[in-house]
Amino acid sequence: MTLQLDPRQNHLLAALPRDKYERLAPHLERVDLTLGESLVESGMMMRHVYFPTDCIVSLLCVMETGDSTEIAVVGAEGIVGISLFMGGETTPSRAVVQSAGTAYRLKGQLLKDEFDRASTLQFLLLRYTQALITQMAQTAVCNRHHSLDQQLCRWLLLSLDRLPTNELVMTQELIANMLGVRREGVTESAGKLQKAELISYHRGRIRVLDRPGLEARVCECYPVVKKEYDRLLSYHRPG
Amino acid sequence: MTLQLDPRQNHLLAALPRDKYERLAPHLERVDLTLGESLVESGMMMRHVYFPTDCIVSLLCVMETGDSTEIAVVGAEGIVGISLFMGGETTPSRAVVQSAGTAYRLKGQLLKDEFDRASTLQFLLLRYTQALITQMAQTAVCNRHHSLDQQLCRWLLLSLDRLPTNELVMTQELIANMLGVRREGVTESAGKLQKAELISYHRGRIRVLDRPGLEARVCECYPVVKKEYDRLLSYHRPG
DNA sequence: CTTGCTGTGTACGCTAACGCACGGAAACGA
DNA sequence: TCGTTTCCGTGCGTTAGCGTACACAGCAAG
Repeated sequence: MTLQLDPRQNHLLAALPRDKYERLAPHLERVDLTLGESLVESGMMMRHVYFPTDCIVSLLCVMETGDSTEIAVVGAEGIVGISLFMGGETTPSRAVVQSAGTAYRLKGQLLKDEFDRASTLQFLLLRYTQALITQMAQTAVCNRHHSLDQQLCRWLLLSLDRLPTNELVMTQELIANMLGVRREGVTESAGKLQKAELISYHRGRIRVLDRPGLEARVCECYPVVKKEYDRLLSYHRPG
Repeated sequence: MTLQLDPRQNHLLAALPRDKYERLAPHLERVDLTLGESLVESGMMMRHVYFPTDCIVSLLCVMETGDSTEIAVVGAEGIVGISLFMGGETTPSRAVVQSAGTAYRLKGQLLKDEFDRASTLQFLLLRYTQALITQMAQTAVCNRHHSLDQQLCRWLLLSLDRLPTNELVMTQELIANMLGVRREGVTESAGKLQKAELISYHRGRIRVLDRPGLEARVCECYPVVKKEYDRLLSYHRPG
């Protein structure tokens, strides 16, 4: 595992031309992220942006009551901390590690400098941000119109797409927090999937047994987001 | 009314330095938009971006079933067509005129050229886009956690903020489409507000009688979005 | 082996919102 | 003036998801 680690497992970094990448590379700092760790707090100034390589980060809106909702999820295809280059510096949302792993971080100012050169990096980051916007919009739609069963499928598939394995370390309680629903609701929906032999569940470990089965149950929100990510982030990897 | 019309009623255009504005001004084309008109269709390439001056445009996600949900609303503070400068060219959502009025449009390529100069315009548009992202995220949260009553208040206030008057031309049917709920649900919630003498409602015309009353009933989603817009879009108007 | 904690299953009443159906009233057009 | 359409109000059975409560099984620490 350790041997394989390379910042360019992150797709954005991988898509940079060699010279631009090498300008940034010395400043990339490896960080090992643990489940539940918070990378960004609501309204707090960030010092770094994070490029995940094999972890997943959830963007959450937390409300006054403490209830929360995941509005998007970021993996190796993306970056955490878009407000740094978008110009707002802060956001009213949190970023929490949903699946432990590694990321590379970069000082905000360095990223911003590179971004402001109207470089390849700017091009990549803006397209990525547009994909992220689509994910958020579709989350809003899904929250409004689709059943918990469908939302759970969507969530599993989105997570799965960002993991190297088909096993996912996550309690029902945490999933409930992400989806902004009751834990018992997740138990019930997950139970259905288990009975259908699409997943197998055991004390905080989910194994996905039948991915096509999940795709058959999921609402349109998942394919809409997936297609948009594919479309917007399918640049060639340069030499 | 006609006399007052000036592209610089749009806040983004107004915030441009004089020389940059005058470079764009000859290419700004006035368009009068009618209720229900569609500016952008899902997946369709756009030729123009639109700067509203006194109209409101809704960004909608439409699903296979025909059900829709508003994910954000744009008025004189913003621009319609962010995917043109974000780089994706298209989006999977629609943009529909929610309140008739005027906008100024600009050929996409001209905007993109100006944007790519890393100009003031780029700065403004990116900050605006971040604000828009917040609005979408909060819409997702609101859809998940808050009652229709609260959501209606939020919607009314967001619309009100983008109108010069306290009167709003909009049937309950249309509001229901925006919020992604049943028409009857809107009837009921609006009825409550009417009984409380916060609004008065009559065949597609809503007058807001007691704005503080609405603000007292609305969920936190409204102030969160409002504050973020104020924070991100409070640049000085140049000489 | 016991104790305690964490994660999961289940049950029950409750409520907001849904789908559907209908009625009436205001505007509109001929 | 009369019919038609648009818009709003209301009622009713249904349902998904909520809040609460509790039972139980794995797992870890003592």
